[in-house]
Amino acid sequence: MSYAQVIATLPDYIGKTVSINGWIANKRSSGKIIFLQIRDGSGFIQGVIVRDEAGEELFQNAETLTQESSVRVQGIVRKDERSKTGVELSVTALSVLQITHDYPITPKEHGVEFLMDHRHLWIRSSKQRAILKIRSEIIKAIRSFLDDHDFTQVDPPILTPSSCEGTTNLFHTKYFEEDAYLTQSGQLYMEAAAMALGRVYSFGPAFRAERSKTRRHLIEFWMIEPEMAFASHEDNLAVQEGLISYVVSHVLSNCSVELAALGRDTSKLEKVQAPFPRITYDEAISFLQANSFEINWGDDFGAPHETAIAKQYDRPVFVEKYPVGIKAFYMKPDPSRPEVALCADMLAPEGYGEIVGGSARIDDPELLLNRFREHQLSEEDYAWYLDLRKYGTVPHAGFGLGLERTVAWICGLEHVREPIPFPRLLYRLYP
RNA sequence: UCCUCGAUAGCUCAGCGGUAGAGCAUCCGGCUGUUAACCGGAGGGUCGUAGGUUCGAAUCCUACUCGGGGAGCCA
Repeated sequence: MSYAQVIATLPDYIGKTVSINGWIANKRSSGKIIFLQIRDGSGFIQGVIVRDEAGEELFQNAETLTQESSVRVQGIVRKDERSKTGVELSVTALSVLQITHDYPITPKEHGVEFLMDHRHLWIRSSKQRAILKIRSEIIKAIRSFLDDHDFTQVDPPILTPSSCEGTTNLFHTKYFEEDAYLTQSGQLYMEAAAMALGRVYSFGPAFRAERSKTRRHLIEFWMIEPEMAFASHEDNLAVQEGLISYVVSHVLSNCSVELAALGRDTSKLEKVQAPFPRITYDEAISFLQANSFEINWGDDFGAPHETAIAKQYDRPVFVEKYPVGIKAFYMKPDPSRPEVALCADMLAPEGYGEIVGGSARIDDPELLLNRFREHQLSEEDYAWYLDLRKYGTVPHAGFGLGLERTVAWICGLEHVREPIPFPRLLYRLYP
């Protein structure tokens, strides 16, 4: 021994003396024995101090420890069947960095408002740690899947001159003398990038200045937006189901400790394998009408509609070919049926709603120009976008994957405020 | 923006017209295997704010503030 170990690796050190750095998550003691729950970010271990074995000085020292006190601990790793990780630490030396007083988050229940006010401390708790760990693994899986499928990462701008889709409210700011807005989507820029690099993806934040107050909405969230030149609607769906099933299997094989900490039913995740079922918008409308929803062809789906559809399946489902009237201006109409678009939303199971939205993009210059005029978009502001159809236009398609909704679904969380470290919510900018 | 629910000890809540309560946390004491440890004791409150009704309001009424859930928007 001599250098500090990480708690997660301690099962490899049975019988050895190790030293660890960490915080006291909890302490239980009787007159002759003290149990310390020690965490270091990599995991948890129980430190045991028996008065007769450890000596009076160490015992008294350990007795002063409080929740979230910071410590360096030396001890012998022992196998113990009563431990969840199979090992315990018989503490032989203790060095206190700080005794913490009045840590606000106690090992009891707390309300949402209190926890959100203390988000900077809440992320230390085992469930929040597990969520952030899984978020990181999901990001890693997304990158490795896309990188292995010939995609190149391209970063679109965050400060933009105007709206990309024109439907949602944007955060306004000044760019010296000009007006500027925080991006709500990098998609149009990714279309330009796809014409330069073939297959591209962006990974960055998106901002929506909507007064949304639901468990599925964040003001600031992270999105992955792949875009592919020479790709069809079918190609687009194949990449999406390949990506999502890869991500889920990566989490299942790399995050078993975290999924267990969250109490996630992994049998539901194991069913998430491509191909995913596909239904058309028309079929979805018929299904909803047959189940006594009051909805007509041409209406968009609300959250209850999406949930009813998704509940029919044990894996994500694609709903494709929506009426062009309820979708974005750039979506390509189905040549055999121009009233519907070559688009699809992927609805996650268990009522988590839309996690992916994508489409084939209009590649015909005349048609795109017509759409600009119908939607009263500025041809001047978007001259660069129209240029993409002037200089070597090709069929292309892409999609946007909402990171927090995906993490919420895989972790089985109630709310998207938990899969992001410091959520920006309506009326909440602190901490 | 609209609908709906809520605000009482540091935290989670009970009390719903008649002297402000419990559990946890904190402090003191006890306990050799605890797992949200347990047992005994102590301190801790202008009942969100402002008005009103009443002999009397945490409790009933009105407005406001702050927060939860949902709708719309979407990832």
